[in-house]
Amino acid sequence: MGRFDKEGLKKGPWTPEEDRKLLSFIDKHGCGSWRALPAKAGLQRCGKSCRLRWINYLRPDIKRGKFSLQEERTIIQLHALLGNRWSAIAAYLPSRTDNEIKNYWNSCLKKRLTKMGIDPMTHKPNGEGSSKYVANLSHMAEWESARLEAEARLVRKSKILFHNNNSHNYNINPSTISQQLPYYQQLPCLDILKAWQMTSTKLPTINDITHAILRNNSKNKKLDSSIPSSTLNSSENIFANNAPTSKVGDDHQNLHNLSTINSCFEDDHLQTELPSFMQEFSGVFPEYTQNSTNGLQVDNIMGSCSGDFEDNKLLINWNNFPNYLVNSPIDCIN
DNA sequence: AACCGACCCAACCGCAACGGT
DNA sequence: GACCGTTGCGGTTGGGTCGGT
Repeated sequence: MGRFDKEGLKKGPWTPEEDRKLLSFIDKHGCGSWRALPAKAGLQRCGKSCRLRWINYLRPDIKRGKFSLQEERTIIQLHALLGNRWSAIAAYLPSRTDNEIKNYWNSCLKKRLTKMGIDPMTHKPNGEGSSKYVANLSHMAEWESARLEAEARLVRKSKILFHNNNSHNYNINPSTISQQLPYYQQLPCLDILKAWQMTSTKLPTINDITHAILRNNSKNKKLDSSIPSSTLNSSENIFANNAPTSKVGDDHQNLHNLSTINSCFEDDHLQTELPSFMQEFSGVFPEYTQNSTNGLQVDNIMGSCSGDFEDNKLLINWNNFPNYLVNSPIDCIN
């Protein structure tokens, strides 16, 4: 049973016994080097095959089974923005693998969009008969794409600035930042990026960066170059307590995400600047909804962002922001 | 029951990216 | 900067399943 390659390594479907061996080994020793793993685990497989089996099938945090309507919408929206970047899309759906999303797209969603008269690759309408809502999508996708690019640039710039200023201090020299950048991109948000680089492979979300920017801006510009563990812990606690709380009650979009930052913000300057900062995050987003007669349809939704100070707490309302933006990681491209 | 085509999805393959030397 | 080993990613394949005839 089973195929073998020229080096005698097994190929093809995994047996329950092989799964058990791999699971038991990773449980005891972790992943480590995939190349060395098969021999140590007593498997006649190549490391690549073991890695794939673990990532796409055996990992305990994988959610299996039917995709929910919310997941479908998220995939379609993200595909419009990111294209076939399955791993990036999978990052927004933490319990689904890129392979699973890719398969679901190719076998189901792509066909559904085609049936609706939408080109699944460009997300543009194919013919005259397409809904007027769909006609707006490409424009919105471009807009969103530009937004994501801009956010990625922010992260890149921050990283560069961090490296330039590394081991000195976190003062930002405005002349090193393009004057073309919008207000929020000119703000320093370096400590959180450094914290992420040092402690986690998880990418920061818009929300995380918002917190970082506001926190840094509220400080007296000069920050210690090395982040003490107490600061890191504090950051982690702030974020842990402030994941946006979705109040979605059913499948219809009525997102109202609230972030509370439990820090002291008595900085008058920050309070003055806050409205324009919030404005930068507001805009129009494509939103897919399920229509019982016509299947999926695309609507424009207006997401707006507002902030209030209350008892030294900053409350950020992500009004009508789609989850995929509020909770989305931002690509850190070198 | 047998055949066939469509569909689904786990797994493979090749290439790109990354990190260490 | 070049090289090399390893890992990650996206496209593709192949085999099992299902439904229609």
